[in-house]
Amino acid sequence: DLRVGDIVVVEKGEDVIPKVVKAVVSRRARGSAAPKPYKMPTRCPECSGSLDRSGDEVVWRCVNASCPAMLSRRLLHFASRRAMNIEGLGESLIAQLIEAGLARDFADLYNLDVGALEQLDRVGNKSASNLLNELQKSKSVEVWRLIHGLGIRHVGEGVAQLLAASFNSIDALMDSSIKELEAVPEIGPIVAQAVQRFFQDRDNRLLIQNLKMAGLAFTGSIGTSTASQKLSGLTFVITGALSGMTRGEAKSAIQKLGGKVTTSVSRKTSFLVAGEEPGGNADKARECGTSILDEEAFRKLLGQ
DNA sequence: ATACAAACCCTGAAGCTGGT
DNA sequence: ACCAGCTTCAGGGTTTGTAT
Repeated sequence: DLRVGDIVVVEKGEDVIPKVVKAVVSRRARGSAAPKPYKMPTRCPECSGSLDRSGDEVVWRCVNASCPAMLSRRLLHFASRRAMNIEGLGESLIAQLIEAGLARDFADLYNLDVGALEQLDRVGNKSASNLLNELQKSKSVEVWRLIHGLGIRHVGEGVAQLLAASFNSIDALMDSSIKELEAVPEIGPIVAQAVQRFFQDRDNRLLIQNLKMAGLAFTGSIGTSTASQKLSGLTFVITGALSGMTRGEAKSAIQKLGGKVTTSVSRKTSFLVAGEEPGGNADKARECGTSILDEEAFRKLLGQ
C-alpha cells in the first residue's frame, strides 16, 4: 500500500504513478484527515515495465529502458538550464516529440528541423527556429553540463563538475575504474558505482557515440580561469532575488574567483548573499553568526 | 486569452567526511 | 564501526515572462 510520504519515481524524477502521488501530496498539504491507502502497483502504469526497489529505499523505479514516462523526464532534465541549457524545450514540446517518434534519445534532438517542428501544436516558425538555434548552441557547452544532463543517479551539477575537472575527457571518464572514481574528493563508493554502471551499459556507450556524431564538442573544461582567485577558501550561500543578476550568474561569478557556493547555511559558511525576500537561510545565518552581504556589498567584493 | 516555460524558494532524503 | 554535521540531489509549489 502507498501512504503519505511514500514516493514512487522513475529515473531522475517523475513519479511512475503521477496522479496517485499528486493526490497524496495535496492531501498532506491540506492537512486533512488520514488518507486512505493506495494499492502499490507491481508494474509501471505508463509502460507496464517492471519496477525496482533497491535496498531499504521507499523509492521504486521503472527499469524499462524505453518507458515513455522515463524518456520524457530524462529529456527534460537534459535540456534544463543547469544541464545542456536548451531554452524553449519544455514538458509539452517533449511530450509531442516523443509521441511523434521524433525523440527516442538525447541524440535525436539534434536531427530535428523546422519542418518537423512546425507540425507540432503551438509551434510556429519563430519558436521552431529559436529551438534549433538553442540546440546548435548546446553542442559546444562545457563537458560537465553533458555529464550532468546524462541523468546518472547521484550525479547532479556539483558532482558533474568534479568529474569533468578530474578526468581529461569523456572517454577517460567512461573507462575509469571504481578506484579512480573514489579517488576524487567528495565521491564515495555509492556515487562511484553509479557512474561506473552507467558507462558500462552498452546502450549508454552507444548514446555517447551518437552524440559525438551529432556534433557535440565534448570540450571546454570547467575553466581553470586565469582570473584572480581572491575568494579561494570561502564558502557562499545565495538567498533571495538579486536585482542586477540571476542567482546562476552570481554563482558563476563567485566560482570564477575561486569561491565555493552551497545551498544551505552552516557554521562553515563564510558569507550569505541576501537579495530581496531572503528565505530561511537568512535566519540560519543570524543563528550561526555568518556575515550577511547585501547586493551592493556583494558587488564590491566581486570588484564590480 | 491561453498555454507553456523559466526562475525562484523550500524541503526531505541520502551520500560523504572526519572525529570518536 | 559508528555517528554528527554538512552538502548535494531532486521534487513541489508559486510567480513571472513569452509565444501562439
